Amino acid sequence: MTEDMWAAVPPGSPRRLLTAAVDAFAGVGYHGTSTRHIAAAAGMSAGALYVHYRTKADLLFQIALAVHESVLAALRDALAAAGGEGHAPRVRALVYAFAGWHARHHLAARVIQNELGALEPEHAERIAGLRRTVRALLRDEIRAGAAAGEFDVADVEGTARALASLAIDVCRWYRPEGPRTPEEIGALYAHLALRMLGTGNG
Amino acid sequence: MTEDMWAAVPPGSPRRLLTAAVDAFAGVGYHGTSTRHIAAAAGMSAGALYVHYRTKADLLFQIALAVHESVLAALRDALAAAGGEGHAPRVRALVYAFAGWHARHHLAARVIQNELGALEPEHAERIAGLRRTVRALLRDEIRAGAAAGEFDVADVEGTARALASLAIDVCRWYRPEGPRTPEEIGALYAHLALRMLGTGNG
DNA sequence: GTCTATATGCGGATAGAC
DNA sequence: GTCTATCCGCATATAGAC
Repeated sequence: MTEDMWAAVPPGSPRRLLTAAVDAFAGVGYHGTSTRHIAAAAGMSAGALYVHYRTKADLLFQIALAVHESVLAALRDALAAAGGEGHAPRVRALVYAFAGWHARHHLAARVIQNELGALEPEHAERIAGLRRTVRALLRDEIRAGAAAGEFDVADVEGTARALASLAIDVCRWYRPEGPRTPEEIGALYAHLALRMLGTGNG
Repeated sequence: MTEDMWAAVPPGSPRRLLTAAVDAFAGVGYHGTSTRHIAAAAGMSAGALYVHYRTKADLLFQIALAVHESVLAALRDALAAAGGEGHAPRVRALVYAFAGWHARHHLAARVIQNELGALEPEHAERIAGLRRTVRALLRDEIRAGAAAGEFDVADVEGTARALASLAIDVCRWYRPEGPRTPEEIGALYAHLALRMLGTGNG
């Protein structure tokens, strides 16, 4: 199901540079990372980087694009698999996929959560659109379940924000060597989410 | 109740530099901020900064200290006010205070959440201790309520982590011009927290 | 496509006058 | 305590050889 997040990036130097940049940005931030470091981690000289990416900012943008498309695909796959089984199972699938994705791809997720402000204005606008789409997916499911009387939610916007926030923040504290797998985290968070929505059977 | 977070910082230049640094770090990150910019925002030349702070890293450390002591004080005040009314009201008070604090002080909170990695090792250890104390406060309350049968929690550690994560992340999306006050966010999050704990009366 | 070398500017931090 | 001037290193990005 989850095909490689970097499938659209040409293998070889472009991809090695991109993944090296993800590691570096996740560790010390965009401004804390030098192009020299990225190039060295990808096994080449500083100058060679600019054959594949116009600027350091372009590198960040390419990461942001790939990452947001990956998370959108994961959410849509989850909804498609859930089908029309009712609102609770659909939200459960959404939160399970969303939280699990942020654990599995915690480094890439951390980059785009922490370094959005470093995007250049035109790049930022493109990314902001993708993010609105993600938030709308969650909010619309909650609104539909509340309208159907399946959820007990007084503040749909605020609760949707809280659910997204909770799942996204997984990428900031998750450690691969920790006690829980991404699937276990997804299951726990889906459970908590349904309780937050007042289904009573979370 | 919430006395000024910077009460321990001498007024005048030291405090102006500190608050200017908070604004700058929150906006473009620690590595994205120059000492020249901080000094200018505080109304002085670049060199004058070093009369009050040894290094840029020291500035970040002083911010981290003040901020963590402020949040600890807020949590302890909340617990003291809640008294022994039962576990649910105590957790409610804790989450209300924690989430509200992260809205009210979202800029300072963002700095210490995003830039912890920029602390120097010895500074980081000191701050890590304060953070453990905060997490323990929350976790112990949840554990006590679960042990008393007042909460229905299968995974105490994971749920405590989720609660803290949810409240902390407020500082990343909160905007003063948004539709909710810090108090409203605190109330919503306390409500959601009790539902997550399975009290049934959240 | 990769290398070495370099242009150019900005960063943190210090020195010394007032 | 603040200023101006400066040291020195590192960063992004480019040029030109291979």
